[in-house]
Amino acid sequence: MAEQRIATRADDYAQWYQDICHHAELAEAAGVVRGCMVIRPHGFAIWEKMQADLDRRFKATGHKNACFPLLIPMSFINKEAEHVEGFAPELAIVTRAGGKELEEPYAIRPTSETIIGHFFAKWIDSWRDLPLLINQWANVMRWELRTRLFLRTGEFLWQEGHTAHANPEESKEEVVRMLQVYRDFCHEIMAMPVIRGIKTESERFAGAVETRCIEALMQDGKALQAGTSHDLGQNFGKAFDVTFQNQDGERDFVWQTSWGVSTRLVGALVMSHSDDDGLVVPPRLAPIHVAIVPIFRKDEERVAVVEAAHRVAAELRDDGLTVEVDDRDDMRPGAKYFEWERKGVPVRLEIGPRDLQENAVMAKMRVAELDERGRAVKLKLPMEGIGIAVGELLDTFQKELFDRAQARLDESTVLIDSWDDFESTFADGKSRFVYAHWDGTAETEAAIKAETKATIRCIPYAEDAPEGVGEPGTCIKSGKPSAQRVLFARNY
RNA sequence: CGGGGCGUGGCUCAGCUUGGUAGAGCGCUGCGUUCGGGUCGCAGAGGUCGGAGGUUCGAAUCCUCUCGCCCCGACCA
Repeated sequence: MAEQRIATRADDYAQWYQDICHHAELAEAAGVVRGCMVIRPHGFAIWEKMQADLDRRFKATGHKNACFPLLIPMSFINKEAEHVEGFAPELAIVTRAGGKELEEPYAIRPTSETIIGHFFAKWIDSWRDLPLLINQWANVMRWELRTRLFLRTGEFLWQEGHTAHANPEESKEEVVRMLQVYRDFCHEIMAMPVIRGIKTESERFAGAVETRCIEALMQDGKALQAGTSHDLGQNFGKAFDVTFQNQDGERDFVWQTSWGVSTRLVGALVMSHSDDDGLVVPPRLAPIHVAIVPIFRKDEERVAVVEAAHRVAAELRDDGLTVEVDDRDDMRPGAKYFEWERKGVPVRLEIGPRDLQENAVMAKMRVAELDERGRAVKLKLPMEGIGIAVGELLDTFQKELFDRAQARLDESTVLIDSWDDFESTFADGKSRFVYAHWDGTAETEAAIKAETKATIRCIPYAEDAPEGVGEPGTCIKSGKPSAQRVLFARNY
């Protein structure tokens, strides 16, 4: 294991991000496959926890999992005009198989609207077949020109929900509902506050009539789109002839939705909570909740201390926690501390001879206050009731991480009314969450992007944005009337 | 895809300008010593320098091509 330093966020944010991925053993560039990554066990464990919770939420909202082919006939992709245009440049295409040229090439799925549309057409006949609520956990491939671990990789893991409905009201409800599911997941599980909103036309998903999204603030002030929920209207229904007979006996095309989150969320997690000491993971996603480090000097101490450590571990495991007893004897405690902190374990317990005497253990939270001498504060917990105490620490920590992220979001959020202020906010690669007026035109949006690199992340939900954002005004760039402020930021 | 940087033991890098077939630190193995915030000592294993081609008596060092990684940009749910 390398023992190099982690770059600081202040010195080199991009390097820091890479260092976290490396030191916490989340992932590494595959190298042998361009733009693709290997998700290592510790990173994958976080993704599995995300999956488990999201899957539960999808099922609770009536969705069923299914799995469609990885390869999609090119003709399918070509059926929806905007969809082709949006995805054609980043397709990887299979032209040979079984030792000969294929009659029709297959695209490796960049997303599955088309092939799922094909099967929806087979499965749906009557209004009684609707709504059809399907989710797929899968890998997809998009040949991106510039990749970054988790944030944008050639291949990534995700879930894609695909639903079909009998009328536009129901599909709209679905779009809103699933965005809410994502929002709740981000808040409750990832401890990451997000802003819900609607994408402008130019940021919309290729083939959708409306795209909703959740946008999260990263520690460098940039925005990360953490999830999307698309109202596809009848676009794919028409392209794939997905029709049904309604209650009046008339044939109509279904109204569809699609929605997804990906392994990008792991990147969002890193950039929401981690610090210059390494990864920080909220307890609800932590692959390891507690690391116990036994402290000893002599052999007889060692026996007693390690035995106590395992006893505590057993009690915590009974409470459903994942616990590591770090009884490696070729490593000093300090080195172990650094290792577990790099990997983002929320709580570390230290048990030494002194603690045994006092029938207590020392606890150190992954993010801790410093005392007057600049050392991390440790808590003394009685051995009696240790399970309850640690459970409370984890609950508190989960909440503190959210509060910390929310405070960071609040601090980084500004309302701006002058173009000069707007430009300087985004000067020199800087970014914040800026609410400003916009005249609603794609031209102005493009002009602002060209001059400042800031894009409209979304037209926010009123309840997620600061007060006054919903009021009319004049466009910061053109001076024309604006219905409300929109969220600007640089983005990943 | 444009501009820039880089690719040398597991990791991070030095060596390259001024060609002479490889070095350091960390990690790893063994023994001992240590162990409440990155122990110390001794002994040892491990690379042919991303790949291909060329120049040369001789290439990690020079040239060409190529693959990959990182940064900026363009592009992109």
